[in-house]
Amino acid sequence: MLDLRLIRKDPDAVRAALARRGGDVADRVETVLALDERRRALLPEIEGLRAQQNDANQAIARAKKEGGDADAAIATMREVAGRAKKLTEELQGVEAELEPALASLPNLPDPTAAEPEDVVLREVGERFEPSFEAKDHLELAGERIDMERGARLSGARFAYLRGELVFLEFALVRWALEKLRGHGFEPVIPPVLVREQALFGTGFLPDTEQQIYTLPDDDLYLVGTSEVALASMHAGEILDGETLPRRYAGFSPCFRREAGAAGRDTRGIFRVHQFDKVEMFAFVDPDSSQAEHERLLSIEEEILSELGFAYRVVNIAVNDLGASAAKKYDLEAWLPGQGRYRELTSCSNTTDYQARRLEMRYRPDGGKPVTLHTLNGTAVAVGRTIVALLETGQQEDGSVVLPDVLTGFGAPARLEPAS
RNA sequence: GGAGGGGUGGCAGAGUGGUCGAAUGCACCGGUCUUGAAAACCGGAGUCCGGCAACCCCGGACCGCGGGUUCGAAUCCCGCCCCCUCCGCCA
Repeated sequence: MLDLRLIRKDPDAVRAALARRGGDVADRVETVLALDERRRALLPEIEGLRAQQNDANQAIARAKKEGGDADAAIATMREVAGRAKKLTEELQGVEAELEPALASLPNLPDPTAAEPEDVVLREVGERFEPSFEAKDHLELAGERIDMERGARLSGARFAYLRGELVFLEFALVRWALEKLRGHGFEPVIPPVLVREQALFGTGFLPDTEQQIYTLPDDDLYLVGTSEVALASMHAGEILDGETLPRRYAGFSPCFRREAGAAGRDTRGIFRVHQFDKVEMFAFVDPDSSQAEHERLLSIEEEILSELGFAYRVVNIAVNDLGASAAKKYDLEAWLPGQGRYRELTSCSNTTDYQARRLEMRYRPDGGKPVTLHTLNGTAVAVGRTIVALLETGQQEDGSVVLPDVLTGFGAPARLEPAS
């Protein structure tokens, strides 16, 4: 949600910023402004009538108490109340249009967000380009990633993860959580079934409804990322400024319908309907969010580096940003099996967009409440990380060498060739 | 799934149609007293919207949320959400 005050105060700047996202987004600012103007014309009028009502009400109460005649005051009250009601109904009509119009505006992009196309900021590490012909993750995993039976059970894009790969997943998750704890993140296992409000608040609704699984009988939704649940942890709260920044590391399954992705990444578990993820989430004061964004990025780089991946950092173009993001970095790891860089993690600065929708503020020392900023980033998207680990660690005989950092957390040091 | 109880300010807890944004206690902040502290006493303190140059001030709204009844709703009625107790079921 954008700040209505800002739109009112500097509509040109808001229009210009939104225009960077393309489409007709900037035009919708006009609608908001017009409705806001009508609302602001009605408000003082209604409030004046209310004040009259309050006066009359006291007069009635006094008259009744003293045994006097209240009929005249009641007649006035009745008349004023009638006018107030009419105007109030008009106001409600205006607000019923204003609120969705305002909510439909996406966040203002950060001035440094890339335009008009993605910008590769840097490439790090040496790509693994084997002398032999590289296999992809499915060839390397064999039945340990069981797509066929997954499909039989649940349909396309579902898989059984089997045997050693289960221990690999748990090692990845545990390793990531320990690392994040060291960086000040509190581990959290959140609910993955949420109410509409949480999806609206995080900006996924109304924006990406076609990607979201719904449970209509219960009015619940399956989250596509624990970002939704983590952001909502402090919905409606005023946090003590002393407690910022607050950082959480969520571990949860994620569910995505992948509508519109038909035919893309159909092989293996690179793109599936269900996967597990360790997600970082931060609540910070507005002056700190840019630095926090870089901090999340550096943690993600640390993770990819320690897992032995070559990767590149991409500043995502404004027209590819989700509704809530002001700026987003993707980290793309080199996949030898695909011969290209693919997105493994990302991090976004959502500034005050989600915080305003979820009514989350903090109180600076002794001051008035201030809307805070939120950020999110992937620590480990387990499925894709396993894909990258398999393809990067592959040997000529089809076995896979896994990074040392994980063996201490229960991962096998080496995977046998698929039979 | 069945039956019942309840949601009031940071917390506890009054208030069941009228001058209630709301008693009282605790916690908190400031002051008096004190060498200092405690105690005692005095005072202050919520959030949001609008007006205004303004954190002064003025008006309005907020007693879980949304409707309704009424001249008037924290108080009555309806729907929803949440919490608790008992029974059943259950990883």
